[in-house]
Amino acid sequence: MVGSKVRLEDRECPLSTALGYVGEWWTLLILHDVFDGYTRFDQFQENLGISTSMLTARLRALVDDGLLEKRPYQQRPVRHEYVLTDLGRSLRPVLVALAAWGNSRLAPEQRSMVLVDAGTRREVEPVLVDAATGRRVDGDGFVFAAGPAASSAFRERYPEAAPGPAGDASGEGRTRVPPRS
Amino acid sequence: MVGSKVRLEDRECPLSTALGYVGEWWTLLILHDVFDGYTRFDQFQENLGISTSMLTARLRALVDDGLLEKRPYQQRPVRHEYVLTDLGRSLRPVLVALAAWGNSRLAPEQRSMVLVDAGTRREVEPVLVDAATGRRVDGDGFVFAAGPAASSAFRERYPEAAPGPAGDASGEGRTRVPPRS
DNA sequence: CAGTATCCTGTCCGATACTG
DNA sequence: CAGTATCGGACAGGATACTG
Repeated sequence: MVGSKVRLEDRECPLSTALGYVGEWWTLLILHDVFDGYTRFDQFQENLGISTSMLTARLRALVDDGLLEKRPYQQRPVRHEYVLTDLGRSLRPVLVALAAWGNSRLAPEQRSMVLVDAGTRREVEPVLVDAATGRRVDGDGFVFAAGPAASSAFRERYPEAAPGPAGDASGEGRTRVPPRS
Repeated sequence: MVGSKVRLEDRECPLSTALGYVGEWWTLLILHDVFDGYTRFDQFQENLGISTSMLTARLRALVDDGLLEKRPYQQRPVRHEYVLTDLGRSLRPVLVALAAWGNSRLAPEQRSMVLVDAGTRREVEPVLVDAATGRRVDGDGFVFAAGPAASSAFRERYPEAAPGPAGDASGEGRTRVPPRS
């Protein structure tokens, strides 16, 4: 993300917000390792081939952002392990969606990793659906719409969302501005 | 990744593969604009506040990668529009998942954009489920497993995926629980 | 083992200027 | 309007060396 933490603006594009957390190249890869049960510095390093300085920086960012928790698992010398917070865990769908797309780009024989049912060990095909109705949201039956904090420009373009509690009529300024450094 | 396109190795982590396409900061933001119906250079520029050189570079990469198609919509002077390819469209779940997570990080009043049912205009909560069974895949009932191309190191760590028959590639119409939109 | 510190390269990215 | 070309800054990221 261009500069670094620019998050928490008044109004923000959710995509920018998300990218502020996981926009860096290594971040999702590290997170994936953690989801797989790895917890330690050298494990990440070996699995990913990332340099020590970068790994240090990324882990720190992850911890600062509240996605990972760093805690000592032994004293003298003090050693830490990195574990997911609830917030970090909530990123799993993103990881899975991205991995699924990546796999779709690879020939089946090239797939090094697939998502399986832990019980049956059968490969699954993850799809996004509306939690309320179960309908797939990839078609054109679903669109993005202006939310409560949409700028007026945004609002012009998009129809309003549902029966708004409509705290609208607020100011403006652009949403969807990329983070400045 | 690091150096840019390093894609198409023999074995590849699907996440790396995906990030090779959409790992750059601006890429997903541009794609989102396209999903919203924008097609032209200046529209992207205005919406995103991206510099011309970067926009040019990103659009070119997107076109080279086959996510966007560039086609002239007028001659003299020749002007182009950028439209999604099928491949580009297939990224929608990733975008939606990421946006949903971003929104979850924002107070409801800060949300500038939400996903709604195009018909009812009611906001939806997208969740990832197994296409075959409809079960949510965010819990621990689903894990990543070694695929056909897993390295030996990877294979040591992960149990294999479903037993060979996996003829799943063949016809066998999977009953998609969720109806098409 | 788990980092920290330093140096260096590549490139992401914006700003500006120019073109058909 | 839709870019191309060039410049320069900031930082991602690797390599190496060092520490407790």
